[in-house]
Amino acid sequence: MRIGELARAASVGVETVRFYERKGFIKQPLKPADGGFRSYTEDDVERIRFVRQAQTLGFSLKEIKELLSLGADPDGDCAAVREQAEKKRDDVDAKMAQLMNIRASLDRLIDACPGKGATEFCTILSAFSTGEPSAQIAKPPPKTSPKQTTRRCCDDKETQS
Amino acid sequence: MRIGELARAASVGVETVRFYERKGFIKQPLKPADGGFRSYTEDDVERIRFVRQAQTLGFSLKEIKELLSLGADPDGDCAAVREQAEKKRDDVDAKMAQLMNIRASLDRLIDACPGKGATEFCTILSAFSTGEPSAQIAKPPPKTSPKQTTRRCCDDKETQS
DNA sequence: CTTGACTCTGTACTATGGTACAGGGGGTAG
DNA sequence: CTACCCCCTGTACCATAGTACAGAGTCAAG
Repeated sequence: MRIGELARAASVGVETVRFYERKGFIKQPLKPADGGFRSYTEDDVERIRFVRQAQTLGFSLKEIKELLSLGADPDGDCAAVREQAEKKRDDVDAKMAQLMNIRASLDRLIDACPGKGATEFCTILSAFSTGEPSAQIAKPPPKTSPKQTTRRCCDDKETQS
Repeated sequence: MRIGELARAASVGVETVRFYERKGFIKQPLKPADGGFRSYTEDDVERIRFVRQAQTLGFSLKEIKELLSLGADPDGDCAAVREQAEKKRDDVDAKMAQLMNIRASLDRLIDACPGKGATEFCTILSAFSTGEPSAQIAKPPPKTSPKQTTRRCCDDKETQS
């Protein structure tokens, strides 16, 4: 199948397929020596579906790559996959806790607001200026490597089974 | 006060102050005609604190800019600010609902997983490949303007009171 | 009078997940 | 034969929120 069909089959754009190729999620088929177009397989459709499916569950492309390499590893153990899922569940829990915090602060602010009058006396705006404690700012990940040049996201074309 | 002091007072980096200047959150003081350094005021500290505080509540810089211009508008009404806060609360609720969805799916997956054995038979991985329904992918905002070139984020140096 | 700390200006880069487009080539239908 | 659609390659761009750095200037202390 050609790239356009693949894209339609996986419900993504052609550009997205190429992007996944660059990132190493699917491997780019060779161009036939006699000219013409690259030919993709049903496997590529599956792989793209895998990626999209995992994305809906909150996995980043980087994490998805890890899952894929676990699946491709002949010695890979299901337990490792499960661990990833559990970690992701914990991430989700953490995010929810943070949102709950934010929600509570917003609620307090909304309740205290008279809801009318000049912004000069707006309790919400003044809460922002006085820097009163509300939610804690959450810089998502501590960015484990704070001075490591030449190291990028999911290094393009790395883990290809 | 000079930029370094301002940055310390507001607990941000100097580069961040300059970034906020570029984005129009604070206005860059003129350089004294007799040479030397720009001089910032307590007001600038407040403004930066305002920004950081609003960020902790989930407001984006774009939204914070709106809040600031509401505050700067002599005819601005507190009700408008409150509306923004309510909208944000609803956003937070929506995000939480989505996360709850994801959490539930992850939980189902984790429960069904035997937790051992080859990845070949991993129920989690196969759930990804078969594209079974789990959570819906959420492209955050519908991106209101899908063909509007030369229109950027919060247009630098726009709303300055 | 030199050193060190700070400032200024401009530009480029980070991560994330794509999207867009220019300028070619390939293949088929009228 | 020429349209027209699709493919290929490479590069640049989108939003978001900064961070980093080069190369110059400024200022105060020793």
